[in-house]
Amino acid sequence: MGYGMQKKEEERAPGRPRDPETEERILEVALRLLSADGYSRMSLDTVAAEAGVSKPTIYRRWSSKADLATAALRTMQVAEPKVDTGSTVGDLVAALENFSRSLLRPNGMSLIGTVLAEEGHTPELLRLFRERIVGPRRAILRGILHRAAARGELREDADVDAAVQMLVGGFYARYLASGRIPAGFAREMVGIVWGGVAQRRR
Amino acid sequence: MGYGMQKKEEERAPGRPRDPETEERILEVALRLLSADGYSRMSLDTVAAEAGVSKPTIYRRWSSKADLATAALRTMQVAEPKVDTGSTVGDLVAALENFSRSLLRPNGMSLIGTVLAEEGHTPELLRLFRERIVGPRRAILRGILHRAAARGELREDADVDAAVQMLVGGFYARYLASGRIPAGFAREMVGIVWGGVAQRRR
DNA sequence: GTATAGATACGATACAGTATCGTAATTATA
DNA sequence: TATAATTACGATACTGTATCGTATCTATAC
Repeated sequence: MGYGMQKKEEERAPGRPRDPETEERILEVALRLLSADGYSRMSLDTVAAEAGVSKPTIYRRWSSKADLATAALRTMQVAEPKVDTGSTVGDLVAALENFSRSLLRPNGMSLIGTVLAEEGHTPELLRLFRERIVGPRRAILRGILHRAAARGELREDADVDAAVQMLVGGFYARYLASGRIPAGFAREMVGIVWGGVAQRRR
Repeated sequence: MGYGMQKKEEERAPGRPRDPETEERILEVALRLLSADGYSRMSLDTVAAEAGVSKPTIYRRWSSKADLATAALRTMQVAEPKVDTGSTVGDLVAALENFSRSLLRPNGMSLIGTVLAEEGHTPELLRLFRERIVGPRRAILRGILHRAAARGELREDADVDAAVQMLVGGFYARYLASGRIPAGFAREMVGIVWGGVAQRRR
């Protein structure tokens, strides 16, 4: 990829410089279409048209459709803010409600569906999704629970990973079951999980 | 669909009768390819070739690709056996381990991914998946917990739905996070949830 | 004989990726 | 300063392939 020829400031290559906004725009459109239409239905013709560029412009930067989709996913990052409510339960609920809002955005679940469906054909997509989205979200919840553990709030045998996966996974399952996530669902889940992992008062 | 013209035994339609095994074979292949390749990549050419039929044979039975995919999904049912281990925790663990085995089969998660990814284009697929697979699995777990409630084992304020969704969803999240579901994961999850919903001994 | 099943071939369309042209934007050179 | 060289760009056309759905023919079951 031509962009790999990294140039020092004082050694500008001759010729017309690339417009960085073009690349950003292409990636943004690609990510949106990937989320909305899935990998197979995302077409380079449509990406180009919506980004206001020509296909050769895209191919000058990315060698293939998979390359572009991969790059688009790589731009994703978890946008959910850190929480600090003063209590572990409060933090868990707040973090999960942030997460819930992301899931309920248009195409929130369909991108997950897409990366799972493409696992056999374009595994890089799932790998990147894990790295950019799944991992950071898990880390937020794990952080909350580890701080609770450090404060002595958790049972010694509490399985933090299982707790985290259930809190996150509860949303997936709820959505799969009905397409909706009712208000208060996060609080209900946290209530149960907290009852299962918290150190009991003696 | 021509098959809807239900005939009485003594009123055979003229012409060559259809081979019922042909239909079964087509549906079986379609379901397999839908699971393995996703909706877009499942092609009628390949379905026909692997079922050993011609495409018009398929189109005589189903009006479109979506119709066939929908019909294939409709053939699915939950194959997991009922469990009765003598204890609620044991039942939950056993049921979840059955479920885990289904998920870990080849393409276990990719079909979920496919129906989610296709939600915007072929929503019938997700609807049927909910009806045929998600609902029955949920019912198994809910049944176990309702029986426990009837025996007075659950707290009065226990949210059975949240518990069920977390138990099922924990697998999805675990898979999404790493592509594996470790042995004993079901038992860990049940331990936490049970700790959160069980009536405490006094 | 009749109507349907099944097989092969086909038309239409979409799409990933490539080629070409004229113009734009920059640096290098005379 | 003007020109040459180079790369980027949009527009357009093209190639080869894949796929859905249909047309046309022969074969089959009753």
